[in-house]
Amino acid sequence: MSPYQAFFTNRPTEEIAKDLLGRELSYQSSAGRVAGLIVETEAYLGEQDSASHAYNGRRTNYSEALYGAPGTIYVYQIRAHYCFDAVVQDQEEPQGILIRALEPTEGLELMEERRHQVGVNLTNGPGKVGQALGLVDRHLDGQPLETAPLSIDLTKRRAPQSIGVSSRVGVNQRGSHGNAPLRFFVDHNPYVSKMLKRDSDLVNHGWGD
DNA sequence: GAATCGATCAACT
DNA sequence: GTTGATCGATTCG
Repeated sequence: MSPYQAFFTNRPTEEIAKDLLGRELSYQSSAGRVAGLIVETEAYLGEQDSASHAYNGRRTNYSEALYGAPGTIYVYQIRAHYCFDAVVQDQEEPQGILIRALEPTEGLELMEERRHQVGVNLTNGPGKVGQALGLVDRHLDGQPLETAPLSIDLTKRRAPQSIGVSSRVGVNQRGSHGNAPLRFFVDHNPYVSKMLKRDSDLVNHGWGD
């Protein structure tokens, strides 16, 4: 296994989810390159997790990528939007980390064009991120982040001043893990979904440097 | 037909 | 600025 893949296994999924905050995610499409710092993630713990697509060992052709090697991309559609997970843990262990929000660093114009929005509304939610990146189908599903046009730069990281934790957004509260604290975000960063204006740090965006 | 890891717009403070 | 109802694509049972 490459060092790149090793990042996505050998430690708890929650820890990987926190380590992804501040990493730059980029997507090279035919229309151009867009990129942003990851500011919000959610951990999905697989077969025991009532909010996971693999709950109770559920395994279908649709979610097969979740069972793939660490660092695989899992693209899924919800209502009219595309979202994606970074698949973590070893092959056959269907855990994933949902990338929920980015702080744009490159390709602002392209994102604005795709979203018909400006500012934080470009990328402060998983479906919005998908649209800003230009995901319009599932063709990246099952590809490795290491070599796909959609990738995460693990060679550097901008450190959050502090990491916020909460329950996950939009999951069924009745499940056993409905309320589990598995959502992680850069505290006070304005691009985090549901971040209130009054809680936003408009100077440093919650970064430590 | 039920369920789903969401976004938008209208209505209100 | 914030809250709450409505729209809606696809897959699975």
